[in-house]
Amino acid sequence: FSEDELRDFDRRVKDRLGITEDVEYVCEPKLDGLAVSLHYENGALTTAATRGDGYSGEDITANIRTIPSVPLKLRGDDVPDLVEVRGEVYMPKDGFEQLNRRLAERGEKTFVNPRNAAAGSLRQKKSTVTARRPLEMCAYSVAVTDESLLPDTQWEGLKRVQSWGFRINPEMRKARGAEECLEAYSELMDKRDGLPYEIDGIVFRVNRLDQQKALGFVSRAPRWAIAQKFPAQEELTVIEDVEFQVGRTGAVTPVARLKPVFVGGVTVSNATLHNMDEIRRLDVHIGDTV
DNA sequence: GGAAGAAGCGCTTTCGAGGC
DNA sequence: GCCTCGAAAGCGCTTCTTCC
Repeated sequence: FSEDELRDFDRRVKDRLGITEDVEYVCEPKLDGLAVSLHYENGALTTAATRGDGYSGEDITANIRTIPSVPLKLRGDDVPDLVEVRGEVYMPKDGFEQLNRRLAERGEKTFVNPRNAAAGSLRQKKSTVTARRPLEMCAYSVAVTDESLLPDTQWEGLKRVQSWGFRINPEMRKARGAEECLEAYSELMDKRDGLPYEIDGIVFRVNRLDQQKALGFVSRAPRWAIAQKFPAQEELTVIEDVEFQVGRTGAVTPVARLKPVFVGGVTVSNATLHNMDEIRRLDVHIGDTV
C-alpha cells in the first residue's frame, strides 16, 4: 500500500539474494479480473481452470475456449510438449458498457462492475452464453516441465508466450530498483483512467528466473513478486445499526449495518467491527456519519 | 413456472498468534 | 521486530433447491 512497503520488499529481495546492486523487475498493470491456468499438450489447449485455492479450481475449459484472445493451438516451432500459461480473464470497459446496455434494453439485470461480469460469465453452464460475453485474456506467466526450454528472464518468457499467440499487457515495462518501480507506479496511476480495462494496482516481479527460484515461496505467495495497490476510494455513509453475528467457530463479531453506499464498484452495506480497539479510539456510534 | 433463499465460488482485507 | 499463516468477514455472481 505504501512506498515504504515497496522499498522494504526490495530490501528483503536483495538481502535474501545476498546482493547490493539494484534488482531488475518487470512491472505490469494488475488487471481486475479472474486468474486462470491453461494447460497445453503438444501445442493444443487441453484444460483450463480457475485459480481456486491454489491447488484445485473449477474446470472452465469449455467456456475459456470461447474467448477469442485464448489460442486453442499454439503457433511456432519452439512450443514445449507440456506448457502451463497463467493469466487474467477480464472484461474491457467498453465491452462491459455495451453488455449492460443490451441487458438493460431487454429488461434483464445488469452487472455491477466488469470484474463480477467476467467472473459470472466464466461460470456459465452454457458456453454459448459465455461466447456472447466480451471477455479477453492477458498472459502473465508461463511454466514448463523442462525449464531449459524457456528464456532465463520473466520478460523474455512473456515475449515467447506472445509469439505463441497470447496477448501480453502492452503497458509492461522493466524497472531497476525500488525507485524506478515507484516511477512506474506513478506513471501507471496517471494513465489509469485512460486504459480500456480496469486495474487496481501494479505488479512487480523479479525479472531473472534464477533469482525467482532462489527467493522461492512462502505459503502460496512468491517472495519474488509483489502488488502495489492504488489508494482505496472513500465515501461517507451513516451507521444505521450494529448487530452481532456468530461465525463458523462460534466467534461473535459485531457488524455495522450501514446506509448502502456505492464505492469502488461495489455497494457497501455492512462493515465488520472486529477491530474494537480502533472503534473505541474513533468513538463512533449508531447514527454517526463515517 | 417463477420467486426467493441457500450454497458455493472468486477476490479481497484485516487481525492475531506463533516462530525466528 | 519481522515474517508467516490461518481465520474471519465483505461483496457479487451463478446454480440449485424449496416454496407458492
